[in-house]
Amino acid sequence: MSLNRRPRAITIDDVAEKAGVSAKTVSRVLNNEPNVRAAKRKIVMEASQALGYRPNPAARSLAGAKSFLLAHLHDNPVPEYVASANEGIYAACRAYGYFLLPQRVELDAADGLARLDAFLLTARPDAVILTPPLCDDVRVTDTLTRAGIPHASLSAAQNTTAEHVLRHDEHRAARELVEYLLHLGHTDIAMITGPEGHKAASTRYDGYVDALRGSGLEVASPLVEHGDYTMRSGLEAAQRLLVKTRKPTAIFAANDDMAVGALTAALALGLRIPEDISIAGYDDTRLASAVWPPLTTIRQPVSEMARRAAERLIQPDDSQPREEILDFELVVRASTGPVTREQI
Amino acid sequence: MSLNRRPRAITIDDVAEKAGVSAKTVSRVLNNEPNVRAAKRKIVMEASQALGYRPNPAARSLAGAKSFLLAHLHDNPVPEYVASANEGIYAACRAYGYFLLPQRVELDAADGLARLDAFLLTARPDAVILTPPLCDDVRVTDTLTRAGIPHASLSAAQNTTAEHVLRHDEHRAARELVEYLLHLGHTDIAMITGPEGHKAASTRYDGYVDALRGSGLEVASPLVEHGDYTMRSGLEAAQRLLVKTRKPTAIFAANDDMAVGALTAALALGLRIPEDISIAGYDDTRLASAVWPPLTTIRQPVSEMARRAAERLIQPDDSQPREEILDFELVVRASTGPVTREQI
DNA sequence: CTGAAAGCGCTTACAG
DNA sequence: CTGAAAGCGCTTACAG
Repeated sequence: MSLNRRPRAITIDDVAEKAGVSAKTVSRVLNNEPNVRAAKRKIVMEASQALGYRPNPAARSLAGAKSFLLAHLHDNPVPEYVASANEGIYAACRAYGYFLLPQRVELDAADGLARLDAFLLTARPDAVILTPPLCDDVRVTDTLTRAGIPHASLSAAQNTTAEHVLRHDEHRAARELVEYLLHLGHTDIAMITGPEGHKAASTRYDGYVDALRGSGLEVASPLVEHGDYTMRSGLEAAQRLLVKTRKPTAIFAANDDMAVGALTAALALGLRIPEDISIAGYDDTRLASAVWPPLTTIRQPVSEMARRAAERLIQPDDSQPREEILDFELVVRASTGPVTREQI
Repeated sequence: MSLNRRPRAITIDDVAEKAGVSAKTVSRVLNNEPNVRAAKRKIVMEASQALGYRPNPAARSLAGAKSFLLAHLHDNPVPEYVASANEGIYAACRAYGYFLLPQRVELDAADGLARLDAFLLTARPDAVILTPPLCDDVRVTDTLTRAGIPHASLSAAQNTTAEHVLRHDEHRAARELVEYLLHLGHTDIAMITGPEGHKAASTRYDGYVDALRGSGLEVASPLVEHGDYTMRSGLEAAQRLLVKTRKPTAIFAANDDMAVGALTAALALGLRIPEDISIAGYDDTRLASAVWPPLTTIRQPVSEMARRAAERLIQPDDSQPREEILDFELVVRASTGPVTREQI
């Protein structure tokens, strides 16, 4: 506990003195409060800039009972998803002078909930953004509600206590992807589902079912295998699918990682993709375009959803509806169609 | 700017009253300061626990001139690398009551340096951890040195001002990897190098050169192509290599992403891996084991290096040498050898 | 529209 | 070994 001290920084009193006003007036100007004459506002701004003044966050927080901290609680196994969300939250935080505290919450650990409590009590974030799978967990949302901490969710958890829900239409996205496969002429389309308890995973399955039914097809249970979002589970599920008497001609995996696992399983069996079997994923992670052939998948605007969630939490606007649904994109690549040079 | 207020929390005075001592004594106990009678220490600890007391970080920071914030400045295009480093830093921060503030610094942006300054002035971290490529950039280290902020580096930047350097031996790792390829019988081993100005990238190249020379081989310039760590650059570099009259039988890429690009290029040309060409990468990211065939690569202990760096910054120990070198691991997979079921 | 005073919850510097 | 006072740099609540 012996980190260096830094020299004394410019304070609000320095600015007040230079501007010839009280500290309170400086505070008003910097916090965009009303009731300051335009002329004074200008003088204060100039004095502040000339001095290179930066308010001390600790002092602001202590006096004002706000921490200016926005926490992002996450436990997604795909680092890229977490990074995308962080990027969006950063953008909003920077604009409003907040800081982002990303925090992994491992609920599977014995002391997972205790650690969450400890984090909330020590860091004292003003608000929290929850990404899947944490937004699906009642223990997390209950904890936040009890602590009186406003929170936003980036997925459509049922009956969530989140004041804000920023999501895309996963049901329609999954349906459109499977409809695309049907359109290509596939009739035996298998699905590798995501982990139980994940709302997003089950919604993607519902989209698959509805797409088949829309084409007058029924869901064949031998064509549905369960995974847990990991590559290995996708690989093993595909191995089970590919030895069945009724082999699928296409596989839709509930995320890209499992789709890559399926791809690997197919290649290892000497199958050609997409000639022998088509494979599609969900999320458009880096993996999706890294593998050969690259994956057809769904792109969701994670960063943008996160940015809007952060903005809503920082600056609540009661006129906005609680839920906002953003556009997704069906990204067609070589794993479900003819391979051309351009698709590399 | 209207986030909810939370009810008043337990303060140091509450604990002092319950324990029948002064606030100063409570402070001493909680900060592990000397000169407190064991009996009093015990009473204070019990009162603190009974009340569920958590010191207010804003008050601690304001009074003590420490922010209890550790910043991780990063700009690595591989989210997984950043996540691994964060994980290690988290572990140390939790143990010492610090908070981690990961911050992306994009120096290519016009206002990149200005944003870095703004971040340091507003967040006021007590110390900073730098990961590649930021630790190689003198503008960053100069900024930190001028601001008097202690910092640690996770790579062997030359003449760095970092008080702590936690790294692995990249030169030896690259050399061992190439020696392994030589051992398999390869003589025409190509390399796809990393971006200029990255110390780590040039060190990996040096290891490649020394391995060849150690076997009495010279570096053939047609076998060296430049990349920038992206998959696309690896793909394009491999395309150039694979149309040459003297084709390599093995390719060593300076990171996994470029190796995956090379893999894709080879597969698109109809080559078999490893029968027609062997490919190896560096870093052992998720990509390395996700692709087919999985990549031979080098694993470096990113999370462990980050954890130690954080511990050193939080609790400096002058008896430690400035530089600490951790072990790496050569991970052999199917991309450089016979494909067996187990290697999936 | 503006300001003087009090206070947020700690640690520092000092006294004993 | 222990404590009373002052102060960190802001915002709140109040007065005018």
